[in-house]
Amino acid sequence: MNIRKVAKEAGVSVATVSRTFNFPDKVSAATRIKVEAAAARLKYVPNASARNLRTQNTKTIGVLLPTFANPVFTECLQGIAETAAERGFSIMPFTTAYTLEQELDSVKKLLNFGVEGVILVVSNPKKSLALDLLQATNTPYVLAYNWDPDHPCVSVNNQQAFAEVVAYLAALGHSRIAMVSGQRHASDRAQQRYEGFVQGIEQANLPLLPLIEVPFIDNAVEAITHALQAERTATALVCSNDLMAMRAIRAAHLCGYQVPLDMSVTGFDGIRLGQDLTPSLTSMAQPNASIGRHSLDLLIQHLTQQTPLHADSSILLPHQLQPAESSAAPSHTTI
Amino acid sequence: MNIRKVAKEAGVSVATVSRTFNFPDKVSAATRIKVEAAAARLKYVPNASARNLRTQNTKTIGVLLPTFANPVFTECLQGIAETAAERGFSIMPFTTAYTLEQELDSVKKLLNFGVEGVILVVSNPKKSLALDLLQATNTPYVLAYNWDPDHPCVSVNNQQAFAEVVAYLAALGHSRIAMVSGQRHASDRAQQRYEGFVQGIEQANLPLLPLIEVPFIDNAVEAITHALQAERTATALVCSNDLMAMRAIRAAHLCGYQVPLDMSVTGFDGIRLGQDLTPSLTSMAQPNASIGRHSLDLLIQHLTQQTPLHADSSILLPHQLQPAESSAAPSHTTI
DNA sequence: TTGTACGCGTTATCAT
DNA sequence: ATGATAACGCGTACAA
Repeated sequence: MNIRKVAKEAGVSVATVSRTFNFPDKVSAATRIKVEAAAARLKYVPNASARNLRTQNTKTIGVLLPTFANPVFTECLQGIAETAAERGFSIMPFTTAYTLEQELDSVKKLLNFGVEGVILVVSNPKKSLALDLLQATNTPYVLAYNWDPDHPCVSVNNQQAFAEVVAYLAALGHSRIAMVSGQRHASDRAQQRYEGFVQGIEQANLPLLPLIEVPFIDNAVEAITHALQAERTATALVCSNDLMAMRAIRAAHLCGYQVPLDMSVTGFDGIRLGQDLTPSLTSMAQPNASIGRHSLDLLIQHLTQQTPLHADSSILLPHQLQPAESSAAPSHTTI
Repeated sequence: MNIRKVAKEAGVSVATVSRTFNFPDKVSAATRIKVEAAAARLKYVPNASARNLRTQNTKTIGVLLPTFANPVFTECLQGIAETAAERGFSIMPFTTAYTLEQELDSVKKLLNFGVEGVILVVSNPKKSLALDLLQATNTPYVLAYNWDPDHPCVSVNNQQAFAEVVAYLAALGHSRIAMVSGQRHASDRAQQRYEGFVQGIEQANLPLLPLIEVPFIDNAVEAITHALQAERTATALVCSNDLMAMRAIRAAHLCGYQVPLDMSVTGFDGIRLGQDLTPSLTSMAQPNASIGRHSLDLLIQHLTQQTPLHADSSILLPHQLQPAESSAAPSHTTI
């Protein structure tokens, strides 16, 4: 089924059919009805490949996410998907499992496909082959969650946000606060959050407890449990993200602590699910869907209005602490 | 940048360039090197639209999911994405927010794009305009999670699985078991699970408590709390999915029940996150990633080997009960 | 082993 | 308002 058959069926030229679909007001009402009827009869669907070839644009945006297993990224993806739908764009997502190799592979596929732009979350903007390729081929892109002076980014101020988490706990009366994090060098965000932790501790004039670093998320519970047995004086665990916080709560329970009575636990990301936990999760919320929306907006604005897309296009979105049941003032017995 | 320029740069014909990319072994080593060098110099990327137009296939599969907000579907999506990557396919996902309108819209976009097949989760296969369109246009598709005698499906036996959840609780000693569900008529799965509930109750010879139906997931906690205040004798809540179970646990706590001491709670879906909850979630696990993999396998097999794709291609995957901390024998005091 | 030439389905230009 | 026709970039007979 193609435009020619529809033209024949409707008794008009292909040009008219094309116009009926793309500029309905450039065709008389009578013929429009004729054409639409014919198209419906023949179940005609315009061929996007042909259109793309002709117009040289695909109305498609590539999306590169570390994983679908962390709600942070799917909430962001939802924001992207909704905005894309509103704007008439399609998205083509890939996951990278945090590996540089898959980052590069996926970008190659996206380029080959002819996406008009890419939204990506990389582990480290400083050494991303994917970003190099994007720049070499002059493909518009926006980094989400990352923050780097050399690239257009949409993110929150991770360092400041994390410092605020510490300040919040300090204000509650906690003095022995330990941070739980994935591999600190695995991503720029992990590093930024750790720096925020140190900053928060210093500003509150508290002792800097050793970082509880969890190499593999799968044995996070065990790892944290072990760490807690070594460090028996902490009254609060600030975690680098919400998924980690859930595991920290679990580890705390396994060590015989009640949350938040004996141990306060905080997360970072503000995933929707955190509010349905019992105890509900205190978290530093990022506007995940918004990060997705703004990333796509930036890209589309650049595509449609030729606005520049440089490092100074970057958007810093507000973070917001969501106090909830998993944190409270320390009980006196543990001091 | 196109194939002609590369041909000129390499001093060969376009056909040779095309061959070097598609059938490297059909070209002499010397010319291959020449061509590859030229392509690299010019940063040539083959144009997928042109290729698709010419070959009439896009190596792309459409995916239609209700939402990204439920890990069930993103776990499935992950399975699809991984399999697709292995098989050299790309995916183009849309979410439908459980509305028939968006189902249809998205399918139209996918067809227009020229996907070779579609994997979808619909609310009700019996009255899905999206399915009608797919059939009318002769587009291969597989339903995931749905189960219907008229379509190729990949799912579990929802009814039997749910009956087994009831049997498990009955064996633990529970006699007053209430079901918590979203709108029963919103999806075939909700209906099937409710039937499983009734079946399980009958087989265990227990009283059938009124269904706790939660119209809107957003006030699920309140709704369940109210219901629990009306029904004070239940000792177990079997929920239609894991997200609902998390909220049921919360509601139980708000009513002063300890889980599982005073109230056992079970979910359905087996989302990965359930294991990190405290208490960890007893759930009837579906092999979500597997459902994705098998759906895509079915589709690709049909595409590449012309195997038929009918209702009797359907695959029923095994479900598995995952007992965990949220369920236990009822305490005697509440009997 | 390599090259020539046609057509995939569409949009855009130019006539009418 | 409508029609004829030339591209868009590629793959693939077929010819050499």
